[in-house]
Amino acid sequence: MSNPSSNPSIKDIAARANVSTATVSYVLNGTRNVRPKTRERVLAVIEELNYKPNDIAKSLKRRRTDTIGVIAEDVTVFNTPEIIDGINDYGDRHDLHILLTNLRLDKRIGRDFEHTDKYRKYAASAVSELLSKQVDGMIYIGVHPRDLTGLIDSEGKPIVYTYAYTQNDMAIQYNDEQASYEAMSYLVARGHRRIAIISGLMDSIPSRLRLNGYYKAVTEFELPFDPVLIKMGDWERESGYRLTRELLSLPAPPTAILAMNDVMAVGVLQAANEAGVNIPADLSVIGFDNREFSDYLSPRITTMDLPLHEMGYRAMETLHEVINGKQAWRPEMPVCRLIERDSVAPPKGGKP
Amino acid sequence: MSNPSSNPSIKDIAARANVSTATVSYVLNGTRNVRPKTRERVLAVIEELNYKPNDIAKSLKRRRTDTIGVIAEDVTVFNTPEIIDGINDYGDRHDLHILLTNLRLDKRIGRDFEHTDKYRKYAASAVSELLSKQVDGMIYIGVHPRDLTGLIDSEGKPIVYTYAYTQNDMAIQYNDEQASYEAMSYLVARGHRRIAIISGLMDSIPSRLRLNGYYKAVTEFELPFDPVLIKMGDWERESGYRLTRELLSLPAPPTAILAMNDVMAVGVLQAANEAGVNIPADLSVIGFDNREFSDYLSPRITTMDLPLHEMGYRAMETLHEVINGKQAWRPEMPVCRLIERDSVAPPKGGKP
DNA sequence: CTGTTAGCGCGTTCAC
DNA sequence: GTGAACGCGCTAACAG
Repeated sequence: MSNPSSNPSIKDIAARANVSTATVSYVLNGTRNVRPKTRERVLAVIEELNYKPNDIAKSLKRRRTDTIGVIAEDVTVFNTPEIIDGINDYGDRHDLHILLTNLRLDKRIGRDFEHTDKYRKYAASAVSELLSKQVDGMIYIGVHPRDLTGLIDSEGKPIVYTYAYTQNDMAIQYNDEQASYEAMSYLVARGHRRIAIISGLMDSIPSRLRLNGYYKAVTEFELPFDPVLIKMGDWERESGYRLTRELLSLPAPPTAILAMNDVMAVGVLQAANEAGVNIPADLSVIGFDNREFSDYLSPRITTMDLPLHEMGYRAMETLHEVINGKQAWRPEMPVCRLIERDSVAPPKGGKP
Repeated sequence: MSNPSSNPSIKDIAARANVSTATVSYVLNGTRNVRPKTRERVLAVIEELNYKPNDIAKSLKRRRTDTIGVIAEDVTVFNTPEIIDGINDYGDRHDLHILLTNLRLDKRIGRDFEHTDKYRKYAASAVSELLSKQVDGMIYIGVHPRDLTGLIDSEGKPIVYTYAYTQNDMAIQYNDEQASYEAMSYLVARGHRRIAIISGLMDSIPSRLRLNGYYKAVTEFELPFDPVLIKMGDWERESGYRLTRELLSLPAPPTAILAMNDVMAVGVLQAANEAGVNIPADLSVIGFDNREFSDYLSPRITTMDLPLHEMGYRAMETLHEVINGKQAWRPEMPVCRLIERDSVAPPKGGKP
């Protein structure tokens, strides 16, 4: 016995079962036929000693760790846990493990994405550590969809981005344009034609894509196009509040507002409330993100659910296939789906 | 050169710098003095070849991975990301890595904690995998504080629980009793004496401890003790709603309500709103958890913030010290702190 | 077909 | 400053 005090090794098993370590290995992995009797004996000893193979040694030899490095820009941001959950879902089914790196971006440098220098340093050291740990690949989870081209060098290891992208790497992104188009269709189907939109910051990709979906709906459904119905917010509640006040004071206010996130939708509710405008009777509201609290407000907000779990799952799946040499990169994007709640009703005087 | 196509190994560095691999290792780790000139040469080659040590090989020899296995019962539950963030915070400062396991309990078996059989299987396989990966220790993050004694066998590896505990292992728990006592003190200081409490499920530890804090405050501040002011909820909004209606219809309704979580506080607001009771003018409310949405409601809810980040940090710190042989187990519990917002005011006719 | 021997993967560290 | 054994499991080559 090599060392009775520490965990038993394959040698201990071999000795106790009167076989070579090779035989034990073959039994363990089914890599070759072993006579049933021998196999039984080996398995009995493994059981008896509660032997667990050392994955570190195994990985060293196999040059593969079955471990994926996940770089999260910030795990405390709402999108990240669900994405990680999706990654775990796939990982569980395929015996893949997760080495988690949390850049803690929100706490360390906030949302000022221009701090490229500092950011690059954090990211580089995260990648470097994961590479040292010999991960088989990496998944990068952003806090906000944006172009990260040139910021990260994965040094040849496969990497998949989600909730962020680069011009050269694989990325799993949901379909923003479809989402806002679908929200618009939903409102139009209920008789709305004068629909306002409160966007996020305009340097953000989702803002632009969702605006595209809005325009597309305006065109296809031949809605009256009025620039005053398009408001630029900043994702924060206060902007939803302020812009809704502006919209409500218009000579011809909208009958519905599409807010690009649930946080701004809170501001919409507040402004409407203060103005004595009833939601949904006088004004319909749709949010985005399906944040937990959107179900706790009065009225409960109808909102677009982001396919976060699916994004994580697909990112992991894509990475896994690339690692295994199947270049199964598919272009279809996960889609958002509308969660119908109580903040939308037909407009007054509209069709039923 | 052993293999020009794959990553350079210590051998490649040694060969190119005309030294032995031992010397390279000494340079890398500062384990021994190396003549400056030699050291320079080695460092230059390392730079030139962009050499990164293989942590897998290193771990195999050192019998230590500097990796901690984190077992989260469910990463999508609100407490978990912040706890993980705290773990990362400490880990970053001490070069510790995180191998994340997500039991996905909520999605797989829900909140029925009695499914012990299934649960035990998931937990055991998680531990087993982490052990195979040779983690130096483990942190267990529960979804709800409860006694897990006997459910998990860490097979001798150090393990620290947080947001859960066992009778034999180290656990980092926040101080529930102090928290509700402090919330009560805050209300009393503002003149409230008739204070109701809406608890969570009574088979839950936090419910009982917080009730203790309530009783302690009632006794110490000599508040009128009236059992009808003590309501048993179930953590869900509907129970907050229903029980508040009951409280408001009392002959002598309370002037303040302490809800054991923010979700039930939403129900309190709703019931008060329907009854035409103004918060905080007619009724004060304090919640628990400092959920993000508590700041989005009208009025913004005053609530107890849970020291989640600190719990993660302390769990990691404790584990690290145990691994290093410093049995630095401290009994002090992280404390909650009150977030003052707009849902508390002096009672009508109370002192200013 | 079954079993064994021995070298390897890569970095660490003791003895010289 | 170096040689070589070592940590542990895998697997090619070989023997029966």
